[in-house]
Amino acid sequence: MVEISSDVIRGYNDTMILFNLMEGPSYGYEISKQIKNLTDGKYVIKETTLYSAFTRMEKNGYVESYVVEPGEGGGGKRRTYYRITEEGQRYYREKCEEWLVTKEVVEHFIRNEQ
Amino acid sequence: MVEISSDVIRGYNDTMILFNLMEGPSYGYEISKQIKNLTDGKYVIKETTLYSAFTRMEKNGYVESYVVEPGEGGGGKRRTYYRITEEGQRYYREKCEEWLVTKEVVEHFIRNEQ
DNA sequence: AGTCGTACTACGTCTGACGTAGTAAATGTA
DNA sequence: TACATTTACTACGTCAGACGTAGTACGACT
Repeated sequence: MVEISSDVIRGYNDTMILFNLMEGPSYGYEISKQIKNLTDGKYVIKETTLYSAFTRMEKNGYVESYVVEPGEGGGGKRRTYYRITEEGQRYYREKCEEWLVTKEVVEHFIRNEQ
Repeated sequence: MVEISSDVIRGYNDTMILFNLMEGPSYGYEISKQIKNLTDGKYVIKETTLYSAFTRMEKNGYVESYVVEPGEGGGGKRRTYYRITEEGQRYYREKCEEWLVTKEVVEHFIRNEQ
C-alpha cells in the first residue's frame, strides 16, 4: 500500500475542499467524509488541516461561513457551514489549470517500469 | 502563464534531483540547469532549496558526496558531486509509485472545462 | 449509563521552501 | 587588462501549511 505523504498534497488541500463547495455549501465533517469516499480511502484529510484551511480561506475571501443550529434544516449538532465565493471559484479554476502544468513538470522526473 | 506554487512541488524536489542522479553523479549547478531545461523553464529550482535538499538527503542516506578539484576531470571550479545510493534508488522508485496514487487522488478534485 | 459518532477548538511543533546576503574562483568581453 | 558575468556554493533567518495531542460537548444508539 503506497502512502501519500502530506507534503505532496500540500497546496491541493484547499482545492479539494473548494471542489466540494462548488456543489453547494458544506461543513467540516461532511467534507472530510466526501474526500475519503471520493478517493476510496486513499486520502483522509486530518481534522486540524481541514479546519485551519477553512480559517485561512475565509481570511483570503475564498469562502464565507454561517452557523446552522440543530433543528434549522439539518438535524444533529450545531454546524458551521462554508459557502464558496466568486473569488474562491476563480482560485479553484486557477488551481485546476496549475495542476495541468504541475503534472507535466513532475512527470518529466518519474520513471515507472511497466 | 500559470505559475507553479512551490507548495505543490514540495515533496517532489527530492525526486527531481534523484532522477538526475540516476543517470550518474552530478552537482548542484548542473542539476539546476537540467531541471530548467527538462521542463522548458516551467520549473526552476531555487539554489537554497537545492543545496538544502542535498544536505537532507545525505543525512537520510539517499546520496553520498565527494569533492572534485578543478583539473581533476572537469574544468571550472571546485565542485561537490553527489552520487545516489541504493537507499536513494529505492526511495526514488517509491516516490514514482506514490506519484501514480497522488495523481489519481488529486484528479478527483480537478475540473478543467474543455 | 456508557459508548460511539458528530462537530468542532486550542496550542504547539516540525519541515521544506525561500528571501537575502555574501564569498570567491573561473570565464567571457571590451 | 579591467570589468562583468557565470559558476559554485554557504550562512542565516523567516514563513506557512500540515500535523500531533488534547480537550470539549452534544446527540444518537444500545
